[in-house]
Amino acid sequence: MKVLSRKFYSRDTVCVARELLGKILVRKIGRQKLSGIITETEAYKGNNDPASHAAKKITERNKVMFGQIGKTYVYFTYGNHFMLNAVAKNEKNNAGAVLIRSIEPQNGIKSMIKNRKTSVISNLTNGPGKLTQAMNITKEQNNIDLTKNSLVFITDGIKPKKILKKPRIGITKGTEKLWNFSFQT
DNA sequence: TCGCAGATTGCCT
DNA sequence: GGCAATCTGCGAA
Repeated sequence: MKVLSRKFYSRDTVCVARELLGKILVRKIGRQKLSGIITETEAYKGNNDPASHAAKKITERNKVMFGQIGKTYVYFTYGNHFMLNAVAKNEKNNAGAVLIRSIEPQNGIKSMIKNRKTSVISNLTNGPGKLTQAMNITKEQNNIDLTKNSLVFITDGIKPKKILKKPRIGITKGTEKLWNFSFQT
């Protein structure tokens, strides 16, 4: 399986969000590998996107979104949840990232069940806070390179058939943009 | 089945 | 001091 190159992420954020559907998210923990097919994503830009963390100025938390393309952006919210993003943008944007909202578990399901403390497969990784918990992704995995075979990376996967466009979830601004992408496996 | 509120931390104003 | 790119459980119907 081929690891996606930096070139893949060096395009328009919305375009990358759509193309990440069907790709495989891999998390290495020691000798173990956890993986899943990406089934839902959301695009967050910098300029002109009020819903994005990077809408205003650069800060200690969001600086990764302004940084190198193809890195992870992991942040903490609501007091108990981590969110996993991939930094993606073209030369026109100063910042941008794709939120991974949902995956379908492939390898290491036993470990995911252990991490999530539930045995319902369909409830393991069907939400941004859930999948980080299932894959044991925390702040420690912030700003690491997704284009190398390291702790977290994304490889080529399957081709989604029908892609659904929806408004983004959980935000109060910028809801008119249909930048949520998903598909059924 | 649906809707709502509590959890709980860190960031920004 | 207020609120956030969420999840879960509980109570009502």
